Amino acid sequence: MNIGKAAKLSNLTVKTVRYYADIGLVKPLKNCSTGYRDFSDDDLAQLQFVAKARKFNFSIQECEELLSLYSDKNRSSKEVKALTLDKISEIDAKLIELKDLRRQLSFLANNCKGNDRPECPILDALADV
Amino acid sequence: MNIGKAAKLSNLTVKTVRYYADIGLVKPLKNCSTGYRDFSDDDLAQLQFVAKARKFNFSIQECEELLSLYSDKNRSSKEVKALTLDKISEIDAKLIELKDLRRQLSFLANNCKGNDRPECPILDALADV
DNA sequence: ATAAACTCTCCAGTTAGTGGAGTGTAAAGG
DNA sequence: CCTTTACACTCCACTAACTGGAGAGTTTAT
Repeated sequence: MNIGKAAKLSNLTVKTVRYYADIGLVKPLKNCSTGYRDFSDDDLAQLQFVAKARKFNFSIQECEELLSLYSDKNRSSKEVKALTLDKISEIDAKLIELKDLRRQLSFLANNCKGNDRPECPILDALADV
Repeated sequence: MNIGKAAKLSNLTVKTVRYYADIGLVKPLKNCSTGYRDFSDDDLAQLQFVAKARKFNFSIQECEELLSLYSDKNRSSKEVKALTLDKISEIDAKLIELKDLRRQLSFLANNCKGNDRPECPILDALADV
């Protein structure tokens, strides 16, 4: 199938699919005469896999690893689980950071009157070394 | 003062300070003969302000806005508060997204035995359109 | 035959820096 | 005074993961 159809069926943009092909994440055949990429059903499955993995916050590189595990019939599920647990840890770290940030910003915002006067504890806090 | 001292006192790297000068976030004087940047105390204060605002997740562009509010003695605190509340909303959205992601990944990881066998519900989920 | 829709490649831009090459300047030690 | 070391400079390339657009060729529908 052409790139447009592959993109539609994987919920990716044509640009993104082309990008994935450029970096070798999928390897569609190319029609020599027209230069059009030709995506097989397997290529499509890979695109769909990657689209889903990206939604789960896996990086492109991690998507490659997952893809190769996916196609490796001798894989052990613990490898996949390890990647997933790492990702969860990453998310946990980010959550902690963001929660702390939110707490601090809320504190500042709560102390700021938010009126037409110039006095502002938020700016004061930013200026305070 | 030279860039090295300014960097140290603002907890930024020399590279970063140079970058901030390049994009006009600070405007140190330049020694014509040597080409060395010369940071005043005010320049340093700006760097410290930006360093702190960046830690609070404000983008460079938002830092510029905050800086201009900071130096505007006719500002109204509600402008600053609005920026801060926007930032908090942004963080909230991100928190929701990450929490949901974490929930889904945990669910998958919990269902994966993580042994030497190839069967893996995580990969199954990624492959499932 | 022509117009619309689709595809291609190539280049540039996005964020907020970071790394390195090659070169010039300043301060300290001998 | 000379040399080493530390610091400074510019310029270019690179990061992640695309996105936008130009200019050109192809396919499909009217």
